[in-house]
Amino acid sequence: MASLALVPDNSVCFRQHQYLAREHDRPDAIYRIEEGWACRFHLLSDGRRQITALFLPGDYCEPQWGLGQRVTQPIVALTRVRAARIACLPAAGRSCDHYYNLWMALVTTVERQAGWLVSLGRKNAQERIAQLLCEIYDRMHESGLAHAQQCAMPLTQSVIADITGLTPVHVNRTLQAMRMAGLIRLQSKWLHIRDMEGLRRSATCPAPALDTRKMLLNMRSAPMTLPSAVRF
Amino acid sequence: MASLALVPDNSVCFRQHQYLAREHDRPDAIYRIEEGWACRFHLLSDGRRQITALFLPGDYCEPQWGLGQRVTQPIVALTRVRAARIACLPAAGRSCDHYYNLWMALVTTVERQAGWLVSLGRKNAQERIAQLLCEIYDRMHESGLAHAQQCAMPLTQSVIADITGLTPVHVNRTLQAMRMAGLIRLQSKWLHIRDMEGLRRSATCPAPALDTRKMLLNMRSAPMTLPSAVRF
DNA sequence: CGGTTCCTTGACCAGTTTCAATGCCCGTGG
DNA sequence: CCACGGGCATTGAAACTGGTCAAGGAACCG
Repeated sequence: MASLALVPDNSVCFRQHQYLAREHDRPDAIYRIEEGWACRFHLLSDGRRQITALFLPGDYCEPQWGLGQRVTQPIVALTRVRAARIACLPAAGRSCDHYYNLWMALVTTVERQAGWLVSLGRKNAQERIAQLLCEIYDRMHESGLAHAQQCAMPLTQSVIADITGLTPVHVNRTLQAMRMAGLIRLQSKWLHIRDMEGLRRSATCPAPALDTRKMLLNMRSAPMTLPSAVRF
Repeated sequence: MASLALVPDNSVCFRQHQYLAREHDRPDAIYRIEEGWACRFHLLSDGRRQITALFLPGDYCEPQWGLGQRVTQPIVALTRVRAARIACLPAAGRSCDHYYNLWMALVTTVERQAGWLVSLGRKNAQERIAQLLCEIYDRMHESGLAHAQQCAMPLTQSVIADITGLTPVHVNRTLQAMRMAGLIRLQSKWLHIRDMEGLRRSATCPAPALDTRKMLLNMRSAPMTLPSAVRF
């Protein structure tokens, strides 16, 4: 993803809980995360929080700033973070690769978000968490930060809850169930996927309905419209 | 949004339920919707469907194709659709404005999706639907297609359900409650917002907790981390 | 060590889903 | 012109997933 590396202008560090950007800021640089994890989030007035993006080592945060956008959702460090600053020049002075990289990063963001939308809208607790763990593992793997089905996983159960739209308590119970099922081992900020097959399977579909009748009748609007859609 | 109009190469029509693009396609053009509504969606193997984007008149569908991306989620017409085709040229032959427009459209997509993530992850049925109706009204208004708190609303309750991650049945009940509360009038594909203030209020926050104690104690991870985050 | 923060567990509650059935609206065809 | 059929809206009852509240214990850090 970060194959054609942008030129880092210099590098900065953030403590856990420190903001990389606040709402309405107009950043003069984007970051490439070198180490540590960060997230973008939204806070409702009564304290409910939803995390809308996760930034792992190698990720650009945030490509849209590159062409002068304002920050619409704050970014905060989930761990200690080291990041390369990549200045946003007015227009000239940047290679085509530079803009192409920004474009691709933005496209990746859109697709990742679309996946999260499916998760939040249509998946149950176990599917959401399985999906998240798979995504994290895959992204860490891409960056060479995962080996032998294992990688760092510094997210707290509260943070997992704010990503998956669940409650910390329910995340806890669901993780226990997944451990019991032999899918994962997750302790002291370290993730070990014991059954990759099973985890990926539970990430996209729930426990296959024991009752086949139920599954067949479960076809709501979408499947029913498909036939007519094929006609023309 | 579509201020600097791209040059349409020609124009096409789609029937309701017809696909504008299918997964894995590599489109040679993007569309600007001229008339009608469409959506991007994902289908789980058991028939659950989640809509991940809504395309209204004036919208680009989909900017990411502009630089040669493959289609990752299918696009289908929710009504009859007329759209302008805008060819994706290999690289040259396009103005700066062209690419700038694509960029801005993509940024808009990211922000809209982030809003939906908050909705799906942290809002209840009434808030989600209120939010959706507000967004639709605002977007229609921007395009000059809404007047006097009213606009077209061709979505069926099933489609609303697939956007908001709810059940058609529950969408129905929630809409009734909103009608009873005097917030909206919604019938025969036409939306009339009777209480814009109230609708916007219920879009971001639920009925303000009668019990203040509960609200104050309800501050989970995010609010609690704020203080420490401010330190450095 | 001492104080947080985080994880864990139990009991109870509630919003939402599921299942099922009825009626409405509208385009089509006899 | 009216009967038929299909999609859509509506309603009720029962079931369930996940949320809320509360409290104890483990882990971490200065």
